[in-house]
Amino acid sequence: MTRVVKGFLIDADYETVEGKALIRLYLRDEQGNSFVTYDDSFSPYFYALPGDEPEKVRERILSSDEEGIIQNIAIEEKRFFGKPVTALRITVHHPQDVPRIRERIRHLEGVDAINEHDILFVRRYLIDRGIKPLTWLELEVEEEQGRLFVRGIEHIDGELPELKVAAVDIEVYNPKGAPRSKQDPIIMVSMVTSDGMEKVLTWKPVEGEAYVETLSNEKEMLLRFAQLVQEGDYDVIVGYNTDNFDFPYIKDRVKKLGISLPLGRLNAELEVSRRGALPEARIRGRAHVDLYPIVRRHVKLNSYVLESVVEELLGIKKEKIDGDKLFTYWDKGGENLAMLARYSLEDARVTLFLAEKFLPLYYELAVIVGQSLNDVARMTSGQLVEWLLMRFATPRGELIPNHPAGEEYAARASASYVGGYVREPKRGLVENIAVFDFRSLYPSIIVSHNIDPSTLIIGNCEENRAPGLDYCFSLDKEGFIPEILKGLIQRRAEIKQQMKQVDEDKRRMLSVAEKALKILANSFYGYMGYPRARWYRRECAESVAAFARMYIKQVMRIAEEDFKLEVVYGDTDSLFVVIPPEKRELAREFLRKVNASMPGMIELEFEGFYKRGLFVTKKRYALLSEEGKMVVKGLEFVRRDWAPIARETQREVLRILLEEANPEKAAKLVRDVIKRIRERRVTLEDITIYTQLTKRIKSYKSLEPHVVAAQKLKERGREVAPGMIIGYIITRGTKAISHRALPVEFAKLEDYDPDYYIDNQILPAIQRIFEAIGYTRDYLREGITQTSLSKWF
DNA sequence: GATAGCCGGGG
DNA sequence: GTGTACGGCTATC
Repeated sequence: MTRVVKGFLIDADYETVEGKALIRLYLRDEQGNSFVTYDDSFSPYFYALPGDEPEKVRERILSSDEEGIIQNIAIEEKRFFGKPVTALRITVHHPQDVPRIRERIRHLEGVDAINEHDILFVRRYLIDRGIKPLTWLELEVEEEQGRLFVRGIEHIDGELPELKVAAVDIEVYNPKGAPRSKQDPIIMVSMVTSDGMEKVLTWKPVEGEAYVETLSNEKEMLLRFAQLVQEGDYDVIVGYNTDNFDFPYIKDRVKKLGISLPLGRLNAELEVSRRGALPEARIRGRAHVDLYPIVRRHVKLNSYVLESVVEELLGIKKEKIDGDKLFTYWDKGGENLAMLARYSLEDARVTLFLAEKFLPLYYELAVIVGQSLNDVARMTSGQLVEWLLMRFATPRGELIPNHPAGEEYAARASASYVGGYVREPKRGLVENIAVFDFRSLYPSIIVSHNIDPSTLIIGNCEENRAPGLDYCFSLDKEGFIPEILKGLIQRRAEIKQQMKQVDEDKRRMLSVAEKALKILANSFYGYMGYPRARWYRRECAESVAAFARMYIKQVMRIAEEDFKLEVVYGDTDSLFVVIPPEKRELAREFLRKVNASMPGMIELEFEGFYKRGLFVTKKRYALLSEEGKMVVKGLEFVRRDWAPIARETQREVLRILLEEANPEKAAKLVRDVIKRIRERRVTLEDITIYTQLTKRIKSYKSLEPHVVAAQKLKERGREVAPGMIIGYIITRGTKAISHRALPVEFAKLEDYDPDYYIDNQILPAIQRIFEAIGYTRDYLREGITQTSLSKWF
């Protein structure tokens, strides 16, 4: 007896039953209850390419299978990079059978290659069944032994339900600096959830904090945590650096305590596995999303510590408890412990805010790419493109190419080609700048010129040829990649149209979908040039860049020759021209003329007018918008191992130049700073450089300044451990700079070396800027020599 | 200027 | 688990 149920797909995995893989789909129904269905109808398979004797090779493979691993071998007509091939589809009983037999088959006589032998079983299932996570499914199910077995499955339309999200953060006892999971217990677990729960679990009494629940010990605290996760039945668990820290640490403690911690649906244990150099935590049936790599992927910041991230992205100022001192809050107890609890709760709170900001984008990506939220949250843009391509390949009969291995990869990685065209900027200050850029230039080129591995013709060609290269792209048949990319671009355009006609709420949702499509579309060019890509083709990426150079140069020529506009800069898909306020209508005319000459979907757009710009070198410039906002590219000293005084001086110099166009005033500012440094009229904080000690002092090969400073801390009896941020100044002396680093704790104002701060901090930070406006380093320095001091002060 | 090696977040 | 990151920066030649 079958019946039909509706479910919203959250996650999928498989279990092994009697040697066979059984797919489990974790769903949520319309009432918000989670349930699981099982699918035993899908078997693992991969392909062997048999050259011209498929029948013979098929028999050879079957007779080599003494253990009876192979279920059957079917002969299929497929396409490989658009060309017809005969392939043997080898079906086995269990996913792990594939690695057991593939090497033997690969090396059998008559087998040219094996393909699709490394595609994870659940991902393959989602692709082959044409179903997508975070969408509604209609499932025909049959109940057997209390389990719902899937007999039919179909995608249906429906709104995204409110997913239940829990943000998690732990605090750890760390008397030796870096916590050691074998000795140091977890002292707090904080949870803040989308359904309004705010809780800090701990095992010491905390006064006056109602959200704190005190358990009898670490073990009881962890078990209570699992209980809360099960009761709330969260779809998504988020954290900050939880893949790398919180969950591996919890796992270690769970092992040490000899308990089991059922965090997943179906009471699955927390699992931690390795993913390259990094660990990855899996909570089955839910999505575990670590926001740290996601923030890194989407926002360029100088630091990704949670405090600076939430300040930058959410405008929330939040105190940081010094990691080294954390354990003392626990030891002291009382108000200190209450403070720690508040801090821990706040961490979980802001993590949930970050999730609210980023999860909608990843919900969209999961649906478009068609893989689970858990997996998509860990994919780079290249992987997103690849899984999207794989989903399209299968129903089109396209064989999925292999990842490169060994020499093939090395050859790809070392191959380079010419990228975007960057016009040498007109150095110095420039007034009245209009900026134009091409809308999605690279994706447009791929579609307009049908750039695809299957359409590529090398040498002896004329039609649709990449400028300056021996590569053409056949226009007879649309390529696989342009076809998919065109679909993305068209859907994005449709969504942008829809956005004009809907209310604010709907518009916000659509704008996230639009952004997801943009991210994917813009990743195709990089994908084709990415050495690990299955559909890698250097010639394609190279050709896209060549077409782009042609178009941007063409536009610059139109600006200069037809409109007599001065082009002061341009990079890849943008150009900066001088248009005085009284001639602004030229911008529109220029756009019209340019776009009339552009083929296909390639289109130049107006980006904005700027009052003033300062151009230093290629990719290093600053603009002042009409609203008075400073836009700085490539000049910012974003690293924390610059003294604050150097960063502040640079910023102030840029401000004076852009807002007041007064180089002399800026130069005077620099000389003032230099003078203050010489006369020691600065604070220690102004000149302190901070660098993190990331490992034990002994494991450093080269003695960097912060390592030397850490050594000195240790010599004077201070506790030094990996993870500490070392603050130091550079003192006078003749030894190498590194050896003159002194921990700021021991430093007095008379210790620092003015010449170091002037020559290695202040001047490098501003030198290039001044050179661009014709000032030499010496000119700036002159003011500080004895003879010329009187000249300036 | 190339290239090998290190590093991030978390406590 | 049909698996093994990555991109940016620094030191050093």
